Parts: sequence; C-alpha cells; structure tokens
Amino acid sequence: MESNSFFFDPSASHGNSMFFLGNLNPVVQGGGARSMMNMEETSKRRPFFSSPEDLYDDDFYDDQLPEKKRRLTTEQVHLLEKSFETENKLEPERKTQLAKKLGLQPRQVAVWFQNRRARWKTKQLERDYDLLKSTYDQLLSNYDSIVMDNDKLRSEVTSLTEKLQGKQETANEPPGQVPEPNQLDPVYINAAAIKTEDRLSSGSVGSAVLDDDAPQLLDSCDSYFPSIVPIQDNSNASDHDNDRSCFADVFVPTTSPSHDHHGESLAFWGWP
DNA sequence: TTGTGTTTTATTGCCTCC
DNA sequence: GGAGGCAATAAAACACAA
Repeated sequence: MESNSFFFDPSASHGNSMFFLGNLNPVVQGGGARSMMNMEETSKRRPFFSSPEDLYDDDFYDDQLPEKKRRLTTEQVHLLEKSFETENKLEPERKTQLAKKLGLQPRQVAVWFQNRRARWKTKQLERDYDLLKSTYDQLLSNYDSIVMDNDKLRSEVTSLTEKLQGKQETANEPPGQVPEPNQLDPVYINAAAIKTEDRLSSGSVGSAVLDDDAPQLLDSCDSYFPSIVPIQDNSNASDHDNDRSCFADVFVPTTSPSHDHHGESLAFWGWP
C-alpha cells in the first residue's frame, strides 16, 4: 500500500503507539515543539511513526522519504468521512474501532475528527454568511422600490392637491355664490379618496396639507417600516446582536433549523 | 523549477463537564 | 482532577501559476 503501508499494520512491532503518544521522539512533534528546533535538529528529523530500530536500518532510509508528515490514504479518508456523516462526535468505543479498522492510532482518529469539525464549521459559517447576504440584498432592493413608489405617490398627491385648490379658487370667484360641494363631482371624489388614503398611509407629507388631524410621523426608519424593526424580543441575544441596524431583526429565521448530526453549528448561532 | 497559496495532519493551551 | 472539545498555530504536503 504505497509508501505508507505501515499505517495499516497495527500488529507491526514498531511500537508506534508508545513512540508517538509518549513523545519519546521530539523531532517528530509538530506545532510549538517544532518551532523550537534549530536547523541541525531539523535536518535530522525522521518520518512519523518510525521506531528506534528503523533509524538504524539502511533499508528504512531507502524506503521512506525523510521529513514525511504522511497523509491518510483515500480509503482511510473515505471511511472517516462516512463515519463523520453518521455522527460528528466520536465516542471512545467508536474511536477505538475506527482506529483498529484503519490501522491508525486512536489519537489520530480523534485529531482527524477534531480538524474535520473545524473545517465543517468554517464551511457552515460561509454558507450562513451567503444566506444572510442574499437576504439582505433582497431586502435592500425591496426597500429601494418601496421608496420609489412612495416618492411617486407623494408627487401625485401634491399635483392633485394643487389641482383641487385651483378648482376651488375658480368656483369662489363670483361673489355670493358658494356652491355646496356636489358629491358626484369627480374633484370632490378625488379629494375624499386622497384624504382616506392619506390616513391609511402614515407619515405622508401630503397629509399635512389635506388633513392636519392625521398623525404626523417623522420621516425615519421606524415610521416607514414599523413591522420590520421590532419583530421580536432579542433580550437573550448575545452582546454583539445589540448594535443592530433597521434590518437586523429581519434575519431571524422564521423556522428553527432541524437538528441534524452537525448540531454544533446550530448551537453556534444560538438556535435552540 | 520555483515561489506562493491552500489543505491536511498534528500539537499546545485553555475551558468545560462529570 | 482527568477526559474531551475547541481555537490557535506550526509545519508538511500538495496545487498551480509564472
């Protein structure tokens, strides 16, 4: 099985387990331990899982490339992936079983799962970010079209108001002849319609002209999107959730995602 | 071939849970 | 206090463009 076939031979007399787990060979350690090595020590480094006997074996030097941090074979990775799909946490029994099956140290299996969970979490974060971004973009586009509609309606109201005032002035011209408003007159109907509509649409500038009794709201985020801003109580949200924008609460998922075997991410986002 | 960026394997240190 | 998880990190292995 290629150059690293010894991975699959747990019965081999290398004593790999002790050699690896017992840290008897500092030159094969990674991370901080390695960083402390000088150049001379580095040049003497031997492959992973080599036994003291191997180090004196010429054939060993022929067979094994120096400085090897061996990757798992595709078969090993495949089996580990399958196992990870079933359950992303590793109970001691399963770890031992998998290690035996793969010819790896239980520690290696545990490390692989640890790293795999980290990779999965990163991917999940990317997916969540993409989802949030597309939701945000869609909301932004909706907001823009609503603003445009609103501007259009406002200018319509203004022009109709001006027309109405002009008509009234013309009608008042002959002294002593103040006609009763004819309820069938299109102008009257229009004005009444505007008045009703204006009451329904809170915060229109036009309402100030037509109806001083209508509620006067500030032209703010709150006034135009009352249903968006305070959707739900976020009192138990984390600290960084408190500095939210007008749209922040819109991103609350409408349904809780189902708990799958990767429940870790759900917890990460604070979902129950 | 070589420089550089990415992925994978592994360690370390800290934290939490039992 | 030991076991296990996670974040941060190192370093080998790998991919790939110039």
